[in-house]
Amino acid sequence: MTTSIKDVALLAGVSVATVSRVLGNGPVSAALRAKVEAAVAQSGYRPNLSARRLRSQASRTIGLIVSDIRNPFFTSVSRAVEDVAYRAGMRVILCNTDENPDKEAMYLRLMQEERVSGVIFAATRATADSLDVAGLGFPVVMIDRAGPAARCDAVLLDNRTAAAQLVEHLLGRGYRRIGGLFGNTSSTGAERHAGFAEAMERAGLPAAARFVAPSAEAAQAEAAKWLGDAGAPEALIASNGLLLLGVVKAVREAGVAVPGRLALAGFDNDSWTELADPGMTVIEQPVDEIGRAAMEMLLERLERPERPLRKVVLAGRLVERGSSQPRG
Amino acid sequence: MTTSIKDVALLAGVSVATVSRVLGNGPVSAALRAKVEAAVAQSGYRPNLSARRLRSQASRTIGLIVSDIRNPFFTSVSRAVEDVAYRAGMRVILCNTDENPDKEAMYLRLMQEERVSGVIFAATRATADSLDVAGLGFPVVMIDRAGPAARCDAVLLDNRTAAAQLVEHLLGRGYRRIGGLFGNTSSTGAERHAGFAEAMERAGLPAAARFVAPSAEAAQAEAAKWLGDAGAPEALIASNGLLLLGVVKAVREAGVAVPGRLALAGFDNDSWTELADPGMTVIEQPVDEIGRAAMEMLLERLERPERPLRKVVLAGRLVERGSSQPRG
DNA sequence: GCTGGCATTGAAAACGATTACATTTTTTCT
DNA sequence: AGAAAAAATGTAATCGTTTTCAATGCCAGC
Repeated sequence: MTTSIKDVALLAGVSVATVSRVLGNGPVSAALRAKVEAAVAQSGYRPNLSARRLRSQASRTIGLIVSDIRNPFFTSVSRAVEDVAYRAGMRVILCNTDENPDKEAMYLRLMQEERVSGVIFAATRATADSLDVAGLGFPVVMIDRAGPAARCDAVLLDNRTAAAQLVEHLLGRGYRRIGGLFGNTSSTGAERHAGFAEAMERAGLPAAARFVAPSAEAAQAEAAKWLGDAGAPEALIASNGLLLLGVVKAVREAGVAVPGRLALAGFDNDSWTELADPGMTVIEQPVDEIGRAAMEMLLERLERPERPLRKVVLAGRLVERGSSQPRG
Repeated sequence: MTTSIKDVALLAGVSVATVSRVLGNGPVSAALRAKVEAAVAQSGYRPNLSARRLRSQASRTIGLIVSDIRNPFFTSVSRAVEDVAYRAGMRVILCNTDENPDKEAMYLRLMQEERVSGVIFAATRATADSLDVAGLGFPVVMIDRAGPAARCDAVLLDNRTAAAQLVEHLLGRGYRRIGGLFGNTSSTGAERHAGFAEAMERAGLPAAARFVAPSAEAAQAEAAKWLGDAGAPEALIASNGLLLLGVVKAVREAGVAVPGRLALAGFDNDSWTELADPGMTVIEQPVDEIGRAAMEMLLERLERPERPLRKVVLAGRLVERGSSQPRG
């Protein structure tokens, strides 16, 4: 039996209402306040958050639903989200969906049952397209991936432009037969593919694209196959950090020279990209900024539910490294 | 206003008790059960977890307190913990302490207020030594770092042996002037240092050790300084993945040849260690196993609070790569 | 010495669920 | 068919808070 507010009241010789007021900075005389504080200290009392939430109808909790916390992009984002959230006195429930729509549905249901104030969500395409945001009962801020067209706030990278930027970078370095490897579960993969395809078309070149499950393993397998094919590309773009990692592993395995026989470029300036020779050319995403902006956006939405929807689009930054050195 | 169990009862024409029983698989006739289920579906009712927890006095929630979720070791462990937890119908609250004892205290307080069933905790040395586990009100399983001597369950790596194994590996490869860089906040750093020092002493060699804050940045700065010193070591051991990352960055920066002028070895088989030339020799920790074992241990403890304390000590696996090639 | 106003305080009603207990209905047995 | 046992259902208490509302005490003003 843990001690409750009633025990504290008894110990201090006051009513529970007074104890509650002391805890919540209500109007209480100095004398009683001191007695209550002594009783709290002596009894080691800890308020019960479930009871508090039930009574006050405010969870002061938000949900953060991402596809894989092992992806450095999401860990960084979630750290930023948490920092802002905790500063605002909110807790964060972190959930992994493994890009699985069933798990997404399950976690959304959980969020409803927790009566969270809001959710920050990196959804799969399947869920993003069909999600009934209005029926959820809490505001949603989409990150990394677009939500149902204009139905909720979002913080996104300018994926098309960034992908096109990579293509143009490679073209400028003399590469022509450029392939792209994209995740097949997210709108992000689709958008990056679109930017890639557009840029290739502008250059009058055919765009060879392949889609895989967004994991290093899948990317490694696909890249290995691709490298063995006739007419394998001279340069490869991977649409996120995990895919790039898989590609690099496949390349190493096959003993392919980078950039000699195959140039590489991708997304996410993960720490290894600088270290794996000859260094990976990548689009760096402003991860802290994404997390911070998403959380701030959610807080603003909670404060003023009727404000118009907003979409924050952030630019990526091209980090040039050895993997895309001029074709020799 | 969200719909409550009372609304469902009204809609279905039964008492709230019956609705509750339908939800909890209590004894209810098929006819009423159908009516209730229809009402639940129609109203979109979602049970309120706060109310449920308050009444049933069971949170079905555990806390996972780690020092830094950006450390791949902890992300992998937390994934494993979550998998086991969710399979057992428990939720996980994940907390980052940044190795800061104040934050640790704050989160432990939060865990009490959430009335969690138990906590899995990677504590700093300061907290581990002074923690009053009994007064917390819930069982604690320590991971990665030892808790107050024999006061709680723990899942640990055999740090001394692993560190000694690295030393002996380097000795076998012909290196003599071996330095060690260790984290200064955790007992893990201390234990790995102990294993390092013992092994060096057995070999009759002086052990040069330095301690830094457990971040890549701190390690990089310290390593840069060290490499500039007179009598810099021929080989360096870093006591975790982040420190090793910092060391490698410093080495690159300084243009030091690995292993030619400096051999490297460390802990944690993070994905980049395979990719950064010439590949890093590391002790691989069984991360999934650590998380799984910790969560299972906690579940068992919850089931039988009086069972004797247990300490699971897991062995690391030496992964030999180019960074410790025989001295030429 | 009242009266009105103000600041404290306490009693009691929520919040939304579960569950012990009482009551009703159904089944089973003679 | 009737009684006893078993099963289903409802009533109301309860979990630990916050908050409304009423009551109390104190002081100033007359």
